[in-house]
Amino acid sequence: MSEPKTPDHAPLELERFLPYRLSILSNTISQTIADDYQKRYELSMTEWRVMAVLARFEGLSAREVAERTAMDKVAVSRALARLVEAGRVNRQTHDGDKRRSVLGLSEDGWRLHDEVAPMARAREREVLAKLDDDERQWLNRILDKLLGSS
Amino acid sequence: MSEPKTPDHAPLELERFLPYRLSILSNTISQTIADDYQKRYELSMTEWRVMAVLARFEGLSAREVAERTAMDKVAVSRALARLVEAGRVNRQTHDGDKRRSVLGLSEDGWRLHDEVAPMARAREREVLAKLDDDERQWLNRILDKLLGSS
DNA sequence: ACGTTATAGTTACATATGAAACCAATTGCA
DNA sequence: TGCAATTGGTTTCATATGTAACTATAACGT
Repeated sequence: MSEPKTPDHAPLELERFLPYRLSILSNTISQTIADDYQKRYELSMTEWRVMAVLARFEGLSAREVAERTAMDKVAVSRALARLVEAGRVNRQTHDGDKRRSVLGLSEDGWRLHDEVAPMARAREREVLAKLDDDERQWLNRILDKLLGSS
Repeated sequence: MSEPKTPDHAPLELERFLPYRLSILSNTISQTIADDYQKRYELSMTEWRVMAVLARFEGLSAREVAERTAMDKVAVSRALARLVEAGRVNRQTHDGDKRRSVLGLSEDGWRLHDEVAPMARAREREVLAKLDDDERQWLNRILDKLLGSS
């Protein structure tokens, strides 16, 4: 019979809100990994990501690195500047196209990669160890779906 | 019989690396939601998160907001400064403790909340629509586990 | 060939973020 | 009490990030 004086505002429950939960989880995990190498090697997360794709694909251009890392080209440009300066990445100019750079890890870059990659993998295993086999499979399947046509 | 000249560097495959996949997914989703309100209402993601918890819990202090949003206190302090300045949040001083603030949404804040919250929920639904019932249940269960004892 | 348009990458600027120093009020305890 | 340690919150500084403007080269259409 009575109108409520205060309307129902239906506030979001952040702790059950998927985007929020994903954000917390993702940040926690990425930060844990980054803590392993940031101060120790003076290597930022963006730099590490660039190194990781160059470890997999030699000779990429900066634009291709940007595509593969899902970073924007400015971020890649800056990360590369530091990596080249630090002698971790070699940069040459593409033969038939002077705009394009041809990138690859240097000896030092490979050494660093071979130290950091196992740490990153170990952290991933720590996370996955919280799940059982079923859950791990579902998680993969779910991520495939959600990442598919974002 | 022959030693390989180049050792096996076992590069990370980013596209199968859980932390990386989570990061991409989380950023994509959060950014899609933020795009709905950032320019339209001149509201940053951090400000929105603060508003969201204040919608659920009236009278929190800044520290409590920081806990609930998983943001650090500097970020909260700055978001609050802007929100108070914009008249979206009321800030009083706690009765028995002059250090502590007592926060809550203003009328304007509630109005804004009631516009943004449904948009955020709609985006969440869009994401979840890519999954079937089973997958949604597993996802919740998995997130509960992973977020449990991070 | 030549002007327009597109592409690779960098630079500049404005804003966001995090760590540490800082101030004020409160608590603990000798 | 009174003084050291703690806590809530802000400010400062150094760094990171995104957008837009810019430079240089290459591709395209006539």
